[in-house]
Amino acid sequence: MQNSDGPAPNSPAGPARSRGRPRAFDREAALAQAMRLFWTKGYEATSVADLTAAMGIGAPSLYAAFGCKEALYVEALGHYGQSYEGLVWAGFTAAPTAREAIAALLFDSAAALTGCRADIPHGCMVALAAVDGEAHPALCDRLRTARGTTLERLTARLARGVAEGELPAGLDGHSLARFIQTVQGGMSLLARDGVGRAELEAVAEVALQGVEARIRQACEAEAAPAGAAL
Amino acid sequence: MQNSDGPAPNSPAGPARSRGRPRAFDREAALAQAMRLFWTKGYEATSVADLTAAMGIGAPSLYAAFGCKEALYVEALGHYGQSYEGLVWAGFTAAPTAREAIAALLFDSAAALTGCRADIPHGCMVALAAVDGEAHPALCDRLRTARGTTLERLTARLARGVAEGELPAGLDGHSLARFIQTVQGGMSLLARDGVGRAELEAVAEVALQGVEARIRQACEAEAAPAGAAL
DNA sequence: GCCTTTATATATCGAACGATGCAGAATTCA
DNA sequence: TGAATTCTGCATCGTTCGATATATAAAGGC
Repeated sequence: MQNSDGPAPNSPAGPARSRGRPRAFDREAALAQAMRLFWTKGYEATSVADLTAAMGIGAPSLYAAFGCKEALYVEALGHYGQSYEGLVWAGFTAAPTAREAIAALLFDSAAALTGCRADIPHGCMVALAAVDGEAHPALCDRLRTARGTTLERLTARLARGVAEGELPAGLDGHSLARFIQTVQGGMSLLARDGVGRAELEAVAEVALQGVEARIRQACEAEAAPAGAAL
Repeated sequence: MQNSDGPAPNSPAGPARSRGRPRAFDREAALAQAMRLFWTKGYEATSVADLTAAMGIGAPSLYAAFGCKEALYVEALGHYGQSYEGLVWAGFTAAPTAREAIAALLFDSAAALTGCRADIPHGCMVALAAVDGEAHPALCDRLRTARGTTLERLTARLARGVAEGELPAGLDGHSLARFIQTVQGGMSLLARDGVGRAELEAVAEVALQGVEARIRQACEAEAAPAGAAL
């Protein structure tokens, strides 16, 4: 599981280190094109011919630069995260309270997933990625891991909210995090089918009411005298 | 584009109208196998070699019986609906109130999508289907339509609840239906990643609290004197 | 009339089709 | 010398053709 075994074919950093005599093609731009193709068509449905056409290079150049189709997909995933993760998570990270963080996440998702923040395909590349687990277990694992980070961030933020006294101690943060994750994932499915930002924001509002109701319920359970019910 | 040019290989109805000389293979069982393969691997990633191996027939038999891979997928979708739609929608249809219908839908989904009701792959075949829209627009349209029926049923049921006096007239049924659709879709994504029934049921509980809060909000807005705010 | 034989029709499969898949060797160019 | 390209290899894709096998419907023998 070492990460340093990549091909590292040319300049490790920098936009266009033109030491090589013939100017190399724009690796970053090509990667962006590949990402877009994988995003819209999926891994299996995207052929190397599609990729080379979109990237403007020949197949050997692709293999020299990225190794193989699977490695290119992994790099495209990384590019996706670096380029667009902020659209969805910046507000979440910056929010002072857990409530506001969750609200920011859902509303920013409604905007980003419908292409309102940038000229990008609709829906999350990671959530909607459907690669055959039998044929490409490595990709499948990586995607599952990527999807798991959403849950981790949510549970961590809710736990912090509890620690800071914003949320009641009895709150079931895990279930709440799963709920948010579910709603955000469902948003990707709807966005892929063309549902717009306004409708997704309405969905976010209902979801936030559910979150608030669950928090209030936990507050009341905490405030109530112990052993009142049963 | 005539539809009557199909081979119409055997009996149009009835189990085994043995006018045809050799006994044909079990069409229903073969279709079930194909459905399962398409379900787990997706359309593009499932090859006819995979299909013939799982169905236990040769490729020419497949083409004689189903026409082509795309038509087989459409038939598999129909088989999916006939076989498993009831697992998710029976309780919804039978419920006396809209609230109970929605609760039944979400809890039955939590069970069915995690394979607790039958030995089936996890997640909804329709929701998770990712076929390339460029290469197969017909399949894409059919899937979008299938996904749309969920929304229609939900909006219709909520409208009925309003008509019967169960729900307030000012309720935004469309947004609420979109919310339920979102949660159910998100459940499929989680189920595909291995999340179990109990966790999905916890998600359903939070979602239902959101629904209830939204209904209560509409009730209060209705009961309040007109023009109170603003 | 009962049984056998023939004829027919269809389902099946092995083999192969052209097209396309991913990948690489040899080559050209700066 | 290093990078990109043309050309090619080999496998697999979805699909179809020809031949085989089989079970009924009709024809023939007693």
